[in-house]
Amino acid sequence: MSETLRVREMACFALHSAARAVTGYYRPLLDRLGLTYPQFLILVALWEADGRTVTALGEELDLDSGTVSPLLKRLEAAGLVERRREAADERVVTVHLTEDGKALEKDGCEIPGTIAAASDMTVEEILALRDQINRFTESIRKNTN
Amino acid sequence: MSETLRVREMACFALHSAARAVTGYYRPLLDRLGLTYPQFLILVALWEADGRTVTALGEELDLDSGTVSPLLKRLEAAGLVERRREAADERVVTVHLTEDGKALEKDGCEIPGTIAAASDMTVEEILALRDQINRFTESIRKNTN
DNA sequence: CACGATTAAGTTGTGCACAACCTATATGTG
DNA sequence: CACATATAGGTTGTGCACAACTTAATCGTG
Repeated sequence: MSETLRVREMACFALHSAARAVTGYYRPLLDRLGLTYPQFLILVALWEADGRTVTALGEELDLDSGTVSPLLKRLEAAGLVERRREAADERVVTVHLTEDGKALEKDGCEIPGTIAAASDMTVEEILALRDQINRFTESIRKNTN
Repeated sequence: MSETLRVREMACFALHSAARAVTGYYRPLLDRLGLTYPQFLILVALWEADGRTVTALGEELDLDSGTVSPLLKRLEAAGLVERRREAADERVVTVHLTEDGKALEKDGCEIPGTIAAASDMTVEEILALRDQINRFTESIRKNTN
């Protein structure tokens, strides 16, 4: 570290900037599917396991209900998911893919794999970087008040 | 890669999640200074070189005028910076720290250094991770339409 | 069974990111 | 010099992130 703080030398800025670069890379690809990046993540979670509760989706994506609820509202308005309040526990809402929502999987699941090529890194390097970032994140969350 | 796409296996999600974890870590520290994380980044850039133009700040932080302008407006309202339209070229606005803005450097510049400790990593490991992320970002930006 | 505590989801308000657009000033070419 | 073009900064509108709060349903303990 230097005595003067420089934006470009800050690890936190590198992360911040990288995350925005990735959503920028995804944007034109997802535009074709009519999706934003967070909406895409919700669909990925549902393609893996349909019928999750709102809370479960929030846990999977590290998001609270204040973010997930409006996201789901927009996905429902787009006809990609359906929300059902459960009879067994009326507090719970489960989220289900519509046929249109299911149909997007074929094109959608191709997109993340293109990141490796676009980053001029091998798949192995990307996965190693991912694991390192995940270890970092876990520690940071543990040490956040 | 697996046949089923999983949120937790996606490198892009790892980045997305890490960036939010970092701003979450910063939040309580910056709250004491009355700053948000993007506002803090603007101040860091100005502590390094005061009197930058709006465009120069945007380039430093990879942000366009639609993001920087309102950010500066809030910082000005908080009394931390001042905007001056230049006589030499009236299109240009330079941004200058007020005394209050300068006074925040002492406390502010301590914060980023605490990330290493909070991440249970050495400074060297953090810097290596930062460099790897920056290489990744550069490639991604180069290969974004 | 009653009632306070907890839980699930949603709402409201603020700030950031970004596309699209606008205005004013400056520049360059004929 | 005139006029098309480029540039700097700002505005508007949409969506996400998140804190704080609300509402409704459920749970747990006496």
